[in-house]
Amino acid sequence: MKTYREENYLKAIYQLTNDDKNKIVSATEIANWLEVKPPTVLEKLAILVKKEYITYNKFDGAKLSLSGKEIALNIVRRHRIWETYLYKELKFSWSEVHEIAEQLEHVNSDQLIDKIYDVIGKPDFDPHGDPIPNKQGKLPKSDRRPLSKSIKGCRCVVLGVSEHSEVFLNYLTELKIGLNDKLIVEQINTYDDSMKL
Amino acid sequence: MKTYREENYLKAIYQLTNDDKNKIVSATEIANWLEVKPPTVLEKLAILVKKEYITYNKFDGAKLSLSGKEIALNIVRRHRIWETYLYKELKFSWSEVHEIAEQLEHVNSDQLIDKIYDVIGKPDFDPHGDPIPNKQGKLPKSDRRPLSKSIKGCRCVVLGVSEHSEVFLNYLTELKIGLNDKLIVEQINTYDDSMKL
DNA sequence: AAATATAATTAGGCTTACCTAACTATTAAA
DNA sequence: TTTAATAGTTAGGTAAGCCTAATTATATTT
Repeated sequence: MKTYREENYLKAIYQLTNDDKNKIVSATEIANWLEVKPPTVLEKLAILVKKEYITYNKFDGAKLSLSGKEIALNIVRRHRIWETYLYKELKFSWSEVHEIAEQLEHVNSDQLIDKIYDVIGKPDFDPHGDPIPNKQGKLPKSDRRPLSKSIKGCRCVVLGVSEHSEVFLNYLTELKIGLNDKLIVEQINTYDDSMKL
Repeated sequence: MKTYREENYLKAIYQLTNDDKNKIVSATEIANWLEVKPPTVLEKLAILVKKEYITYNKFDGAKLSLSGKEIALNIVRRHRIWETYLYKELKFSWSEVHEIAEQLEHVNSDQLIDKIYDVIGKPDFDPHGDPIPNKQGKLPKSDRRPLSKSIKGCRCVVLGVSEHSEVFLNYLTELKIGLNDKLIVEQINTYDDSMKL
């Protein structure tokens, strides 16, 4: 029985881990992320531990087990497939898709996901540039590096964004920065690390 | 706060009423329909009464108020729009759409419903031939009559089915009876009222 | 190291949505 | 019309998910 909540807790742990094996995901951090209080999280973590979806202790935080990661990646997969579908097929804007996908990802029908994945042409990345895990929970490879690590004169291509808030995405649209756009780092301001692109 | 459950109870009452003003929808009937026990239903009915979505007493059963009916029809609207979308755009079969639509109908995004309603061409009827209520909760007119009321020699067109189970729909497919097909009632067996079409 | 701040945990409470068992009212049958 | 069957209701219980308040651990300052 993977419930809607359980899926969300596992997804939260996955997202907060952020691919860093050593990242400690604390109960408080999860609580802030899901906008609930720490005791609520602790309670749920105990259940997830019992079901062997995670391990948890106060020093190492919460870590996904193999089966837990599988569930989390499946939700991430659904989320990103829906985002892509909404963006490409239903013409939603880059900044609108997240919230709707947040609901659609919990609709339980592999057939439906297969179908829409097919329609969008089985891509490896979603409209934010994030990788779409395959059914087995494997992520496609990519060589994304954060723009903040680039040096002056660097020519690069926008592969994705790591901040998904509407404000930020609208800001990018205003700046006319979109996916797959080419950028040149013209100048880096040493004062606040802002860049001229 | 219309929760997912509340929506389902209101929809159940709507469906069991079946357009018949005098139909008495008892708690037990709702319980069977939703596969829960009568006390569970009673409890919820009390809440729905307090919220003025329904009236209820043991003799008249549950009846939707105007606002209750509005909510119920909105869910029905979503359900039928999704069914049509799944059938026409995603090429699901007539018998598969119901179960998936049952989940999708609770996704809360008017924008999304508007979009897919647009894509399917704003039809008045779903693939089962059932009418799609408009945003204001008005049902489009149609002159459907049950086939069982037809007489010998009657030439008719399949506008819809009143039984939605997969077994029945698959049976129809096997008989090569589909929506908008023309039928002629050739013979009516007086023994069991079965027909040769 | 003591004092303070922050994080983790425990205890106990609330609401929703379900249940069973027991009781009462209504309806149908003998 | 009394009896039996069925429907409606009440009482009381459980589990999930949330909460606040209080307590205990750990970290950070001074």
